[in-house]
Amino acid sequence: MKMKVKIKNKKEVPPEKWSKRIRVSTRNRNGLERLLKCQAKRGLKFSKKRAVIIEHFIKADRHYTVEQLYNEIKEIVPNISYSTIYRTLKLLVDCGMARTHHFGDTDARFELVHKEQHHDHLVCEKCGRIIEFIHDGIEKFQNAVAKEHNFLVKSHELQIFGVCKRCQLRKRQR
Amino acid sequence: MKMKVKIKNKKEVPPEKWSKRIRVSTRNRNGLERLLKCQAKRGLKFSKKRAVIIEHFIKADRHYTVEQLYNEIKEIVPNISYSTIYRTLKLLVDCGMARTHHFGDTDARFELVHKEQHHDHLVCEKCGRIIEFIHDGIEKFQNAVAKEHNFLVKSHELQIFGVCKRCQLRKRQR
DNA sequence: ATTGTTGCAAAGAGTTTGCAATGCT
DNA sequence: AGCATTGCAAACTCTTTGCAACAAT
Repeated sequence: MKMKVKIKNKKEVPPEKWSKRIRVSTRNRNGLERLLKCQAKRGLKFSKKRAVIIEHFIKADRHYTVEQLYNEIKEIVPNISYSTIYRTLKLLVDCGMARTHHFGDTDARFELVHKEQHHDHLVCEKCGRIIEFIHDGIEKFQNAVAKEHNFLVKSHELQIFGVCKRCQLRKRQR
Repeated sequence: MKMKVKIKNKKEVPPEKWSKRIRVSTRNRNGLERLLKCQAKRGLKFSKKRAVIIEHFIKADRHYTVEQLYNEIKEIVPNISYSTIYRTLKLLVDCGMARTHHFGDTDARFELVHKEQHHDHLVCEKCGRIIEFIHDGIEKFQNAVAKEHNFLVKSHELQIFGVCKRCQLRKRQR
């Protein structure tokens, strides 16, 4: 009994009106300014809170859950709401500046898009730490498998769950 | 503001009392009977509805969402509830007879565990079809990456999202 | 002045659980 | 009889949204 039909907010600027240059690269750290400029092209206005969130998100460059980001932003801007965090992250995803991951059945995690290359994740089940890695061989095999099945690849996601080096050592010490 | 502390039901039989043989292989199709026997060792009683669900789940051998399974079982046992589906699937997972996947941010999907070998998935974003595949090369590379990072692997999950052969053809025909 | 943004509270979606009635053993 | 199972409704968690007040242009 689930209806996933979402009644869109009528205020939303239609995608075809969005700037093509909105997909900013943040390899150079002025991604924030660029994004803020891009906002105008979507009919957005400047917002101090949004700027703080985005700046923090870019600087930290971690795999944030909404809760984590909320807690950190709260230290900077006391009365921030979850809604604003959610809305800002959604904006970043829409703009191609952030990407969502669902590791296992946990909350969504948001990561900054700042590398051309696709990368995968080692997820520590003890401490929650996330380690990125890139492996061309795996990528190639994935594409080979897809080809075998005549499958048109849009994206892929690989997670390795387990215990990170640090947590293994910590365990032994006890 | 999330508290993931779960107040356990006191009725639950403690894990150390569970049968060691509960992890049944369903490669041979009598997995159902075996499971039903195993239930007794966990202090469970026979239940017609549960049996129907499990039997159906085993026979169909698909990647079920709870909703899908609910709808199909409803045809067999009219007044079944979501709770029962959820509880039965949880039981199967606890017994090692089923496994959960979260493809993207969609509902959980439950699949029967009936192969020794780990397999990965091609997920069609058009029709929702799921194609399993096994690739030793990828497995080996994954283990190599983990070793490099001194990471102790517990499990891993790889999904390739895209459009399946059938949906590609269908699109062209229109 | 117009239109976007925010916080709040409420609503959704998926899942779990307490409870009284019912079913197994 | 004693305890597990079920359906139902309510609770829970994560996320989205309607709305009135506020801020940017």
